[in-house]
Amino acid sequence: MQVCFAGTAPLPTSPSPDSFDLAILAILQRDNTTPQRLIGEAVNLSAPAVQRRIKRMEQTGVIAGNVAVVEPAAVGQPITIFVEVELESERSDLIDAAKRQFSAAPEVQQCYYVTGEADFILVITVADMGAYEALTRKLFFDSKNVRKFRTFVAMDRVKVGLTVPLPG
Amino acid sequence: MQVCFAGTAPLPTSPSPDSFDLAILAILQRDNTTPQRLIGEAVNLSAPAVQRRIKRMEQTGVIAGNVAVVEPAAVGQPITIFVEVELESERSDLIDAAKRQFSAAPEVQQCYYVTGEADFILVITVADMGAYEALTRKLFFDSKNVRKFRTFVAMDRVKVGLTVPLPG
DNA sequence: GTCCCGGCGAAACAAACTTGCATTTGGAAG
DNA sequence: CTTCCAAATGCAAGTTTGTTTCGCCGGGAC
Repeated sequence: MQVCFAGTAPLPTSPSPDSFDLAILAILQRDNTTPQRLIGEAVNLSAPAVQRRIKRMEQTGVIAGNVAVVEPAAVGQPITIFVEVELESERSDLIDAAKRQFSAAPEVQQCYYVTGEADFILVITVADMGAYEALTRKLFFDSKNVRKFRTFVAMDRVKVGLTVPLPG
Repeated sequence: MQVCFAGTAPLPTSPSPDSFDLAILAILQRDNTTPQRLIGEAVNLSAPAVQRRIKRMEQTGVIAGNVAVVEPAAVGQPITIFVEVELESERSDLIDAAKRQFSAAPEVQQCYYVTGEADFILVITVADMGAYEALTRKLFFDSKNVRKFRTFVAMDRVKVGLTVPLPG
């Protein structure tokens, strides 16, 4: 049954997803291989309408990408490490340089510039501690601007994902 | 032209992806909407062969899932926060209870049990600091087992993803 | 009241995915 | 050394899925 009649729920002109978009996102960020027909049934919309909304959200950047999640341990990268990095200087050009250097390393899965007792937090994936040691040499010891860093080795990846909580 | 002849690269019996699998994964974890025909051209395999390998990696868990990446700021969750949590007791049953409680919260995007000066590291997504304050009350202050926690607010999501570095 | 605009649903179209089969190869057994 | 078996490939057909086009309806502006 179709609760929403034509025209009663206009698509957002440019940004701000409505409740239909959010319902679609909730499904897609769990499994983006779900057929649009099933999505339509779940949210009470036709398949083309779902398609249009998805395409729009991809173009406007609400959907940043569609990716396969790879299990690191299955491809020889079983170790996940968190690093808090504290810089010597917080000059903006040095901050930007650090951002670029951290981002360029493929082992750096995630990099955030943060407030608080550290300047950066990195999430790193490596094959073994030797690889991590080599990486610290490259990223931290060879950089004159790193004052200190603290390492946390993950023993259990309790919950991993990029899922965003959605209202509704 | 087909460089690799039939049988010259036997599929691994159960685990350990070969170089073909890794090449496919490298593409899929960047964009899993890539047509299998294009993947085949890129890795010198036919489309059905690509399909079989993908299916197998999904069944064996090498590919943990296929998801759409949602931009948090576009859905009203612009704030990303890191929290280091230190527990009072490290009794295993209390550790497990903490894992369950943290995982159950939708705002907790990622949760890792770690070594070092903290016990857990959480990645949290919220709409505003008020929501974070309420969450800290629920997760930390109401829990008798949380000794202390340190908060880092992300000013810049420099690099975000679940991409695993792949040899080759 | 009339016109214009935007979105929706149904159907036709195109593309991709999936499946079965014959072929070839590498390795093990005789 | 020869033979057999298991496994993976490529090709081709069938099926599902995603995409586009069309006509219709409701709402806002004049």
